[in-house]
Amino acid sequence: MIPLSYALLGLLARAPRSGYDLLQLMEEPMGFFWSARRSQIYPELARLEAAGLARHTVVPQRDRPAKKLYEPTEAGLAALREWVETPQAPAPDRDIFLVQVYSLWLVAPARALELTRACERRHAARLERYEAIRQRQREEDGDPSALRLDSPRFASWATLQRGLEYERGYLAWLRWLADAIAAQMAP
Amino acid sequence: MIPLSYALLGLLARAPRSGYDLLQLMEEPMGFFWSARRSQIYPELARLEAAGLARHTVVPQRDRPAKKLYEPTEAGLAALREWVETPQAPAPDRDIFLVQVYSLWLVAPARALELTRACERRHAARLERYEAIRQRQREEDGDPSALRLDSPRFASWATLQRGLEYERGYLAWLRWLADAIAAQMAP
DNA sequence: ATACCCTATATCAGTATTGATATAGACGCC
DNA sequence: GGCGTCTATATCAATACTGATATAGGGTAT
Repeated sequence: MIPLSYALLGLLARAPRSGYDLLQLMEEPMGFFWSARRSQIYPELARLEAAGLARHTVVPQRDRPAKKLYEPTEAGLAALREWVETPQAPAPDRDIFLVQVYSLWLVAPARALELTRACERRHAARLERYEAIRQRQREEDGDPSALRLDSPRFASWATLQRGLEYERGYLAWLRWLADAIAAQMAP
Repeated sequence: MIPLSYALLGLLARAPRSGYDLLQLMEEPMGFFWSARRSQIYPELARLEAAGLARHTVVPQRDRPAKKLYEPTEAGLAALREWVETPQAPAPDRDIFLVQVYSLWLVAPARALELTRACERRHAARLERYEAIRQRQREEDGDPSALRLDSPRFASWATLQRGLEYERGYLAWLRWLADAIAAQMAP
């Protein structure tokens, strides 16, 4: 089992889902810290089923094609629980913008500034998205600090919180970088 | 060319290196935002060379085996410069601890707290490492804000700065999470 | 009707990446 | 001489992952 297996089981543990559902959830909110494509998700569901960790039932629908609703088996829930409480080796950090920044000394300051601003826009957009989710979550759950530890809502809130702080920190750094570049261009 | 190609070129653009050197640099500092194993680095160097972006010379050494010193060609430097000033699609975010947190509601609070503390120790260790590097960098370069934009030292400083803030932010969130868990255990 | 979009599942070829293993020179230790 | 360790390069099989493509049911618009 790979991390993706447990990401999917983690979604299924909250509610039964189809592959197509999971695909959407891989965009948001799971995609904020783990992601996969169609071509990985469908085979992975088959793998989970073959391993006895998930099962599915075909659900016909009136206005759309039938879907396969997946849910974790008892064994699947147990495997998830066990994996979650075992410290995992972190996935390697990969930040392509930092690879660029590492060689930023090679390009003209004006270009470097543009690049930084472009990155800033991307992260600002992401932060807005997170804040919209937080808004929605607040409306649904009320005071988040009242959430019970054994509720999925608490877990969702905790990961969202990290997403928010990540983007805020990234933005602050990007602004610092932009300032540092701009400061050397003007005088 | 893949991101790794430009990560390696970015290192070679600063100083000629052997595959073995690059391997160490992939631990620190490049590994903080991009990484690769031996088995990917050596073939990748061959690929860069085949593409005319790098070349090597064999350098015999007195007290150790001979090494192949690589350096970027003119074409390699140009390719790097061009890639750096082109906005890149971000690599998917992957944080295995957040995958765990997403299903943290399934495990006993005491276990959840342990897990969080373990993660905290890892990130605290990382932060210390970064701060040691900053210390060293300060001793070598003096006031970092005086660094010229077109100097590799500036680029190194900028990426290190991001690493420091990332770890500080992560630690703050971990402490917040630990407190939230602990608060529900005591009363 | 037929063209287009959304839901839904699936497969394939190719590439990126990992983990294990092999080889070898040079050093120091016992 | 034999052993372990560090430097140094290389390859292999297996797996993870991407991007493209296929199929098909049902809706709506033209």
